[in-house]
Parts: sequence; C-alpha cells; structure tokens
Amino acid sequence: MGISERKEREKEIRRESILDAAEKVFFEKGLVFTTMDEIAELTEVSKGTLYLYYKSKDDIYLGVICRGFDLLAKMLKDNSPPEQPTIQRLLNVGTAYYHFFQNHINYFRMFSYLDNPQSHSLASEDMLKESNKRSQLAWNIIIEVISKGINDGTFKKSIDPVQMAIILWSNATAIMKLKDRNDHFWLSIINVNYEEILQKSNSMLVTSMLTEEAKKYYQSKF
Amino acid sequence: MGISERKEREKEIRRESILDAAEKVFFEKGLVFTTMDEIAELTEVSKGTLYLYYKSKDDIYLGVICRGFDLLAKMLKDNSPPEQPTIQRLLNVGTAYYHFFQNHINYFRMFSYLDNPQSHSLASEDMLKESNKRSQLAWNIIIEVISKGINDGTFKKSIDPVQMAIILWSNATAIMKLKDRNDHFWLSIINVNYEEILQKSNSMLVTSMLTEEAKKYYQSKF
DNA sequence: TCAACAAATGACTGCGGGTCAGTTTAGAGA
DNA sequence: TCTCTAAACTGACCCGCAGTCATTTGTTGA
Repeated sequence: MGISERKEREKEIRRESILDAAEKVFFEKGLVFTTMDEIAELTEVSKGTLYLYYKSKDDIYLGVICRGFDLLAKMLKDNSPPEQPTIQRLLNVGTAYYHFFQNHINYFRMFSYLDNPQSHSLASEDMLKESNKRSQLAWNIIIEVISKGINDGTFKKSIDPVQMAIILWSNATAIMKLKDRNDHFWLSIINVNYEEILQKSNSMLVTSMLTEEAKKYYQSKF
Repeated sequence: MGISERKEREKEIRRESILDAAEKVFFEKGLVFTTMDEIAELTEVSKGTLYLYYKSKDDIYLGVICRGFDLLAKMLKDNSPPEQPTIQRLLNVGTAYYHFFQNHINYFRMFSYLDNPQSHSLASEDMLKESNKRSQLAWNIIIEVISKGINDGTFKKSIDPVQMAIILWSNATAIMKLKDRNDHFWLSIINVNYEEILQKSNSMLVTSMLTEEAKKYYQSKF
C-alpha cells in the first residue's frame, strides 16, 4: 500500500516548507537574530514541530546552506559544458562563481558559517556531513575541469588538480568576501576595486598553470 | 596632583586584567561558549563591573582581537627589517604570518569574527574602529614592502601595492583557514598538504609580480 | 568626622533555544 | 460506523545567559 510512501512524501514536503520559511527569515536577519518562533510562525506550525524535523536551529541553517550548494553546483555545471575548450571552461567556472556571489549573496554569506568550526558544536554531525557532501559536488566540477586540462596539454603536468582547485577557489572566495564586507560596511580602505583584484589574481594564477604552448595559443586572452 | 592620573592608570590596569581573563576563557571555549560570569570570576570581579569597562561581551572579544593584531604587526615588522633585499622581506613577511598562524592559532581564529559582519551588530562601533585601526598596522607593513619593491625594480611597475597586498594576504589567510579546519575537524578531503599549497600559490603570485631582471636574479629561489 | 562622589556589586529581568506532557488526527481493524 | 492506537502536533514551560540597576562599599578632600 502507498500510504507509508505518501506519508514519507508529506514529511519531505514539510521539511522543505520549514526550509522555505527559514530561508526567508535567515536571509533577512541572519542566523543570530532569527528566532525559532519566527520560523515557526512563518511555516504556520508550532515551535515544537520544528524540532520534530530538525534537531536544532543550526541544523535548519545547514539545511538552507545545502540548498545554496546545490544551486552553486548547478550554476558551475551549466556554465562549463565539456565541449568547450578547457581554458574557457575554467574561466567560465570562475565567472559562474562570481555570478553566484552577485545574485545569491545570501547563500554566499551563509557559507561562512562553515568556516567557523567553533559554532559547529550546536549542529548535528549528520547535517554537517550532508552539507559537506553537497559542497563536494561543486569542488568536483572544478577538479574535473583542471584534470582534463592537464590531460589535454592546456595545463602543466606538474600541477595537482586538487591543490590547484583549492588555490583558485580560496583566492576567489577570499576576495569576494572582502568585496562583500566593503560593499556593505564602513571599513572600506578607500577606493579598492575588488572586481579588478579578482580578475588580476585569477589571471596570475591561471597563467602560472598554463603550458608554454597553451600560453602562446591563448596569450591574446590576457 | 597625580591622583586622577593614578586612577586613570588603575582603570587601564583593570581593563587589561579583564582582557587577561577573557583571553584565557575565549581561547579555551570560544566566543559562544564563554559566559560573562566566567570572565567575571576569573577576573575576580563582579559581572556588573565588566560592564563598567566594556559595553558588551563582543566588545571584550574585540579587545582581545586587538591584542592579536598588535602581536601580528610586531611579528611582521620584526621579521622584515628594511636592510634586507625586498624579495627576502616579502618572503619573510609570509613566513612570519605562517608562524603567527602556527604559534598563536587562537588569535588567528578570533580574527574570523570580523569576517562575519552579521555578528557585529552586538559590538560597539568604537571597538570595531579600534580593531580595524590595529589591523591596518599589519596591512601597512606589507604594502610598504611591496611599494619599496616596485621602486627598487624588484616588482613590476604595473603593480598596485594595495591590490597586491590584498591578493597575497587573502590567499595566505584563506589557505591557512582551510588547513586549520582540516587539522582539527573531520571534513578533510583526504591527504591534502596545505603547507605545500600555501608555498605553491604564494610562489605563483610572487613570480607574477617580479620584473624580468628580478626573475633572472632570483630564479634560483623558485 | 563627614559629605560627596566614584567604583563595585549581585539579585533581577528579558529573551530565546530547546523540552515534554498533553491533545489532535488519521488510518486500521472490527 | 465506531473504536483504538500510534504518530503528528502543540504551546506552556524550563533554563542559561547577556545585560541592568538599586544598593553597598570605598575614597577623597574639607
């Protein structure tokens, strides 16, 4: 009989509807200033019910973060079709990340929750693993592109794809975070063009990856 | 009469003794799990007194962060005496930062508080400005080194010192954060040698800065 | 010795995450 | 159609903690 399956589906729907509401409130107020009562009210459910579906406020937060990773992975994937030349793919991945940053800044900001392991004590291990799994999907896309580039002679053989992915990703993330901080808060060091910095640092790093042939071939790009 | 001066001094001492205590607790438990009662007890003072000296828990946290910046700036400065060749100075600044990361990891971790502007609403603007001022000291050291390198022909004229400082610093910070996260928590992607990554990315970036002459002269370094 | 002022105290308040005893609902069996 | 039971749901309540403030303690200068 399909009853237990239907129940399962309904449960899933409720889980999602909690995330729908939570997302709205988190986007507006951030983790600290969001209360469980607000989420409950917007979900049209009692506070107690929230705890039937998620172990803690932090777990709900991680639930929303998972959505962010899924969206990011999708954007990266859609913008780096395998038929393009490798270097174009890599540049497109970078561009897609920047678009994610611009158009889904709320998700982007939520990600920094994961940077601060002190706060994790409040989150369940399950949700941490889950969010980690989702983030892995995004990583794999870049790693795959770099690997392919090494095989097809675009990038130096000496490069380790995982290492390089970490370098490129970290660099981009760090600079976008700074940009965000300066866009919305006072501490701007004066006029710093972060988009330009991102461009420059990225091209420095990518250039160092290229083989001599690829460099000749693509030098018009830089 | 020197009485008001003495009082002033005593107040300063008390302010510092609060930070002494707070530092211990924060280092051990982190911001979230530290209570004002604990800090009060360790300072041997009542909770109310804490609020005579600092506006909030977050302000005390920022007070400790300021100490971290002072220490960092000192370490960077001590390790980059102006008489050294520029490139050596820049590399030494990098090494000093890494030493700071290794030996004063607690301060390093506290810095990420500033990355998350959402949490700032609880901190007073005064303390935020103060901590920002202290961090500026560290920035200035790198900017100065790079500027000098541009003048003495080590680095390309096309480089903007502030931009380059941001790039180098962001890169190093991001990778050290990842290393920290992996050293102490589960989510390690497997065997990733972060020290090597730091080395590589840094040398990629620094190499791209060098003039052709400097490259020839120092190529043995890389 | 005392008035006036400053410093320090700790019981108290308010808030919010999390709990759980009790209520409602929905499906199974008669 | 009418129980009966288990699962879903509820919201009053608990507890820990940041921050407050009326009161006490200490200091200074006359």
